[in-house]
Amino acid sequence: MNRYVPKIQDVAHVAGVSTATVSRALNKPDSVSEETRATVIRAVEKTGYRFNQTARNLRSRKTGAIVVLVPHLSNPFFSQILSGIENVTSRAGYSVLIADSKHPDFGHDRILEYMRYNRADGVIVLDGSLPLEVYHNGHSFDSAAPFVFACEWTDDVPVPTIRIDNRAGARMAVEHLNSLGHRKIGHVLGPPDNVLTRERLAGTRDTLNELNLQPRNDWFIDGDFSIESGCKAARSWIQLAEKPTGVFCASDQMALGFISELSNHGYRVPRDVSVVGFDDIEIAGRFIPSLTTIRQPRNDIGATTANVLLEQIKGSQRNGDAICKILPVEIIIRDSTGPARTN
Amino acid sequence: MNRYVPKIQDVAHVAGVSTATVSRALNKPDSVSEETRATVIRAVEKTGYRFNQTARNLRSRKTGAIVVLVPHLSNPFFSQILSGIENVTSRAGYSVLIADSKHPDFGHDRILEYMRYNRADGVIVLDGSLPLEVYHNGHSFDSAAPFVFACEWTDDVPVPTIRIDNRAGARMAVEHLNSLGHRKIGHVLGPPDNVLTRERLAGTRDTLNELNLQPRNDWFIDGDFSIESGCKAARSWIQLAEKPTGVFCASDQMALGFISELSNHGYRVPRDVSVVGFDDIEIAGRFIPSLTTIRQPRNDIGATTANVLLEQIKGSQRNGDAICKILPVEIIIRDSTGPARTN
DNA sequence: TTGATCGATGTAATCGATTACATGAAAGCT
DNA sequence: AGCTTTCATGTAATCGATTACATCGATCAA
Repeated sequence: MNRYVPKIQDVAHVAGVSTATVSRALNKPDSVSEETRATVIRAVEKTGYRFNQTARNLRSRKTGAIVVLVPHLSNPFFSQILSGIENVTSRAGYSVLIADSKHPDFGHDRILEYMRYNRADGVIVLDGSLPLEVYHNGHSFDSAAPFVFACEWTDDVPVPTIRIDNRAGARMAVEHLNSLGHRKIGHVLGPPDNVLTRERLAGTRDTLNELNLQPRNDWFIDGDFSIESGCKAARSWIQLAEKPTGVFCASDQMALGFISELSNHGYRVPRDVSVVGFDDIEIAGRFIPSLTTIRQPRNDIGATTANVLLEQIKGSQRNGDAICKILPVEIIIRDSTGPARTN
Repeated sequence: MNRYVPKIQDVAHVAGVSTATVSRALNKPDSVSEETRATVIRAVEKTGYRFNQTARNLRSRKTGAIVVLVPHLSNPFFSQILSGIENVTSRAGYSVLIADSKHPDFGHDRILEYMRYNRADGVIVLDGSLPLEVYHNGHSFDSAAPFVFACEWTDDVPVPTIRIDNRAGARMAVEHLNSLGHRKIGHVLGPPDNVLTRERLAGTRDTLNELNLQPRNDWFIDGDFSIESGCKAARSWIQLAEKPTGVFCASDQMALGFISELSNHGYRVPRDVSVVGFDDIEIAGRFIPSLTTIRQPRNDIGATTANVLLEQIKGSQRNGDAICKILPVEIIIRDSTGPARTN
């Protein structure tokens, strides 16, 4: 039943050499004679040997894996980032462990487990709202495996961060609405404790100010990035006595929910209100109407993040120079925005 | 810089006991005296010790991880299944490794690597179209770590499979259209080499036959589950001299693409054609029009799969009784389907 | 009282690789 | 020729835990 799994000893025996030679033939081919190498390779094929990662990891003090801490695994937003990460790391021989940082069972001690040298050689954190204790906990930063932030981050945690320019994205959205003649501009926010929410809000506020458009408090509507919260925002919008004619939603999901719910109540986009999203998720271009939005290079974010982490792992020293790579966003203009009605 | 990581020896030293006792105190608390246990725990806290997974894995011949082989990681369809898997496995102390089986770099030898005892204690395969060699390769099935199929599967590979009843789903879709008075029913297929495509097609065909509706060849339109292929299918539909008035798309993504592209050409759903999807992805309920579709319990699929795999790992013997769990689907009727126009 | 049993703990083998160090043969140098 | 260097390979320590087996004192039964 449980077939015998050949080990390096068996290969050594078949090849008539020592285990050290087998190991060398496989890992540093140049260090053995061509003849021996051939013999070993033949022996490997004959026995069907494949090395035991665990043993190798133990000896070389590496795990060959990185972990990605994702908030809400079921959120499709992350799958493309994950894909970008996986591309790069698998090429480098690392495998990817994923964990849902927002999962109820996912205690902070479990996070810590990941952060130490135990389970992975490095960590990518996509969740900016982990409590600070995770990073301290009596131990200094550098005792942990190297880690980096992507998309989200936590202020005061000085590690490399790969993200987009959220303020610039918000600016583009608002300026676009303004350029279409909209003077009454609203904003649907993300979850309250989120850095992205803060940044996109700040970008929106700043731009409104620069354009001399009065930000009205009741035009800032709470949300949490989800479709459902976009629907709720639409109901709030409907209630407003004086309605903004352009609305910038901090995520595409909210924008789609917003439009959908408006449609259920007989409003039309962009006739009655122009809507801009953020992210450019795949369906955005195919929604009816197609969604004007701020595109995030998600695949690129994943790939860049993975590269930075691999760098950190390789030269696992200078963590001090906390790099911050800011990737460009662009506005994709589609059919959900149109000229303000002059009346 | 690289802080010293305490090992079990250090704990033993501080506690004044042997390493064996420390290990026992931590793993089988009942086997040591209460007093010793307390001492050890104190020593652990003092030293900040956490065990080294790799060492533990090596000795106990386990990896504490399972791998999930996903076709096209960036496809959001899988993220919810992944989430269901992660929930269950993390609770059981396993971590989840993901790999993209459709990734160009992902050679079949790499898959094999995962399938053996090297990297994981078990494997979940979400891709039914891996070549048979992956499962044989000169070695018999049982030499590999236990694995299970979920969603997709490969005939002739006798391992536990967790899936939905695709034929029943197709039947529901067709019967629903029929009950609305549609007699000309089309079908947009998934990728040609896919089991799901075959099953859903078979279900569609069978039901059409039972209802005495002639299946017309040009009403079966090729696709590949993607949004884009749905758009393409719409263009094909438009070309048809005699058009089906009801179309069942084998995935929601295709259904949305289909509707979107029709809309671009001035057709309206369900006025000009009723459309049914498959999957019930999150946005389906919020599309305009909202999408009638066959709901897959994706979270449940993930959770069930994980449980079955854990069972297999625990009693890693009888693989012969290849279980096949079929989870129920249901039709969610929304606004993309309506009565056939009588003219 | 004596031998058996049991519970708590220590000693050392073990998991399966990598790698520092040792060895011996061949090649190079004066 | 005699000495050093180099190259290929073998020997054995090592990574850090778990665990089979040994030990020893205490308890128990006859």
